[in-house]
Amino acid sequence: MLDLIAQRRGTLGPAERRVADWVLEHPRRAARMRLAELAAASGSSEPTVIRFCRRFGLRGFRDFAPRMTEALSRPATYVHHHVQPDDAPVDAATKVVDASIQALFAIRAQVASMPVQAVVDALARARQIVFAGLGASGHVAADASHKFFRLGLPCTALTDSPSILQYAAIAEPGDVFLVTSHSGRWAELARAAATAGERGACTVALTEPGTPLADAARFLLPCHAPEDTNVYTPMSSRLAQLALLDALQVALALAMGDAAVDRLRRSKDALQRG
Amino acid sequence: MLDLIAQRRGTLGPAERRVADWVLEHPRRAARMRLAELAAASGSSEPTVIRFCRRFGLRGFRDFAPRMTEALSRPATYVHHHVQPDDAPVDAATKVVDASIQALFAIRAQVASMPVQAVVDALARARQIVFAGLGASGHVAADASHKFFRLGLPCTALTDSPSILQYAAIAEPGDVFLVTSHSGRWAELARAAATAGERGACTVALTEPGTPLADAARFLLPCHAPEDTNVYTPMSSRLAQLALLDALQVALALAMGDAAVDRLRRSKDALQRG
DNA sequence: GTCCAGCATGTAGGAAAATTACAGAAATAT
DNA sequence: ATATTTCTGTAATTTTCCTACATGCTGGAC
Repeated sequence: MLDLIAQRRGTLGPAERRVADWVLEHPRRAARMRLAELAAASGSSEPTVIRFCRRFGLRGFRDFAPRMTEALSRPATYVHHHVQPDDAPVDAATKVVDASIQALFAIRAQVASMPVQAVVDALARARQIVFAGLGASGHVAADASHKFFRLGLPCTALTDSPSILQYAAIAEPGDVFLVTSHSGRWAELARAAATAGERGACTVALTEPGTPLADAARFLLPCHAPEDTNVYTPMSSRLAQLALLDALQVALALAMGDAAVDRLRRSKDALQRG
Repeated sequence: MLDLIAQRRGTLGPAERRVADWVLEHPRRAARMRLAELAAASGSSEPTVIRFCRRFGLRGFRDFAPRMTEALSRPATYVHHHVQPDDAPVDAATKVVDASIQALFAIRAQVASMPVQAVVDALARARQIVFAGLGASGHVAADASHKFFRLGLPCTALTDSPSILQYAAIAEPGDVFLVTSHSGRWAELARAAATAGERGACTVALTEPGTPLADAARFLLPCHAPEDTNVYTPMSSRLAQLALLDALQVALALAMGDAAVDRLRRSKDALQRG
């Protein structure tokens, strides 16, 4: 959380930046403060603080305090080790796994402030669920489709731009359109989400907060994972997305009750025979 | 905090005791609830809940949620929490992520004793790399192929039995055949690995130790992840497999030297333009 | 140089949640 | 049996947060 604030500090306007600076300098105090207090202390106004919170994927200032206390009480033991060119294969491998663990910790800390309940409700009522993603995120989408399908829900995975845009154009109310992206910067994904949303579908973005895609979707599951810049593929963030979708599926299964659990058990038993 | 509540539970009156019991039974949900919600859920009233909080040295209900989240995010609570039917969606989601973190910890501990060096050597010299997997592991294979492909190596992913068996029959020395499976019990996968091995290919299994597939392959990357038996899909183990393949790719990139790193950078830059 | 569009910021009013005041019920002691 | 103390719930009060709208600023077009 604090990392994220520090990182995105530069993209903020002057007033919001004052808030960011104050929070970064007095994180523990900020966690215990009221909205009006923080606004006064940082020399800005209440709506500015709220907008500041929203920019980081929070629903409002109500989620700020819990989120901060969680971030502050998180064990800081797992410091990120960058992979060095002269690392032995085993050491490099260990560091990569460490980075993944780190990413999951980050996700864990954020889960509490995500609109999980709202998304689960939408999924439970969905006429169909459409997962979309390009490149590596396409694999995430395919995996998710394969996973939610076992709950007995109509699922599809779309992994190329034409299909995604075509679907968005024919989306209907009752559909849930879940778009996955590491960077959130592909224009066509944001456009597809916007279109589907206008047509009445429930759009969910699984991506970095503050990006076009994140803004275009109705619900945002923020997925910010600190990547090792020496590694040129978004690995840990993809892992975080998968873990989050796993979590979503389990939450959905619980919400759907016995019928869903029964379907899962049956689909598992079907494999056991093989 | 929770210990304190449990300890002082006996000294409370009936109504406040109902609150204490409810909080002890659903600590994570309690941390996220409103005053009115907690009062209703515990079968008491709002002032009773406030008095309950004051009894533990808190100024009021406003301090309750932060205290709880702090208590719950302590390292001790990371250890094993099974998902329960009456968990709130957010709590279930957190538990699933916890399970994934645990799986990665388990993998991390095992990495040191894996034949990473040997596998990396084989991959670096490979004429082509073939990833194979069925069902959920098929997605892992596809993802791996997509990832190693960026190193400039000839890669394929096979995700159905006929293709896998056909490939095994025409495998050649210089090929690396990497088979992924959660259970390791699909007979055709073990057979394919054996066949490919006989034909001189280097076979690598990414699966549970002690299974037919593990025995049939030349190298074994053990991937045993403790699954929550209440969850009927192998989620954390699949995550562990992905993390391990990520690690392998990075290790391989390092072993291949500047050329590989350059290819990764180029493939990343190609996306940036989009 | 002037005007307009778009964005960032702040003001004020309204909604929601937590807290307090008070009164009734239960339990115990006299 | 009654009085007193303790406990509990209803209703009003206050605090806190959020939203709608107005204002001022920056940057680009004509």
